[in-house]
Order: sequence, then structure tokens, then C-alpha cells
Amino acid sequence: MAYWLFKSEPDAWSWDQQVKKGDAGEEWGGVRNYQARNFMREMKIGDQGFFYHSRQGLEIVGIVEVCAEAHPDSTTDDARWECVDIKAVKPMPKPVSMKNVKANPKLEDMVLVKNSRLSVQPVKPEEWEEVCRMGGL
DNA sequence: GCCAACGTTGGC
DNA sequence: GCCAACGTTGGC
Repeated sequence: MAYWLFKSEPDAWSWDQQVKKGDAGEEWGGVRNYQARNFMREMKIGDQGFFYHSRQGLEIVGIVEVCAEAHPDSTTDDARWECVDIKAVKPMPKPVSMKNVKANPKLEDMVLVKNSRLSVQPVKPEEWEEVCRMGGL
């Protein structure tokens, strides 16, 4: 079981929209970054991820689960791009903000802090536990 | 809204 | 294959 983090601007695709999709989930399409795509190729069904609101919100608002492994991205004909499907699992009782993440020494190596531009990122198990604890889970 | 950081593109 | 120019992202 691996852990990940998915970033989205709530203007484009928000946690609420993701929740409304329910167990059907939603294709995480539109990613045009090789690093991010490569991480999606590594994902397995059942892997867990944080759902993070960038630009507006700047906080981890919920937990999602991978419900389809990497497949061609339907938002393009370009065969280079693939994506997974994810579904909402549960919201964070207390969303964990970027500020809180930065203030926590245990999370100083998180990709979210180190490379804030990467839209799909791996999360270490110890980071996962720490963020869940901070989020009230 | 600004702008630094990063990834990609394309001329050489 | 280098690297300058450009476009985009995302925290502030």
C-alpha cells in the first residue's frame, strides 16, 4: 500500500465535486508532467492519497483512494499521457493547511513543501500518519 | 495580482 | 546536446 497526494485548484476541480462522484470516482486527467505521470503509473488499486486544494484553500481537505490504475488520459489523444481514477473516501475532520505542514518539523521533507509545483506526489508512511493525526483522524 | 521556481521547447 | 526563451504553476 502506497500513499500519494493529489493537488487541484478548487476552481477547476474541488473536493466537493470529487465527493459528489462517490464510489464511481473520477479520472485524474489533464496532468501534463512526466514526473506526475510516472507516479500515477506506479499506483495500485486501493492506494490512498491526500486531496489538496492549491492556490485557493492551501490545505489537505480529504482522503481519496485509487480505484482504477493508469490508463490513457481521455482529455487528450496524445498517447504519452496516462492517468488513474480516484474516489473520495472521507473528509479531513480538520483540514491540514500548508502553514501547519510547514510548521511541523516532521513534515519538512514532504514533497508538498520541497517541490510545491508537482501536482501528483508520493507521501511517506510516516508523513501520512502525521498528517492524519493533525487532521483529527 | 505578483513573481520565483520549474518544466518544456526549439534554434543553434 | 546545450541553453535561452517562454509558459505555467502556486505560495505569498
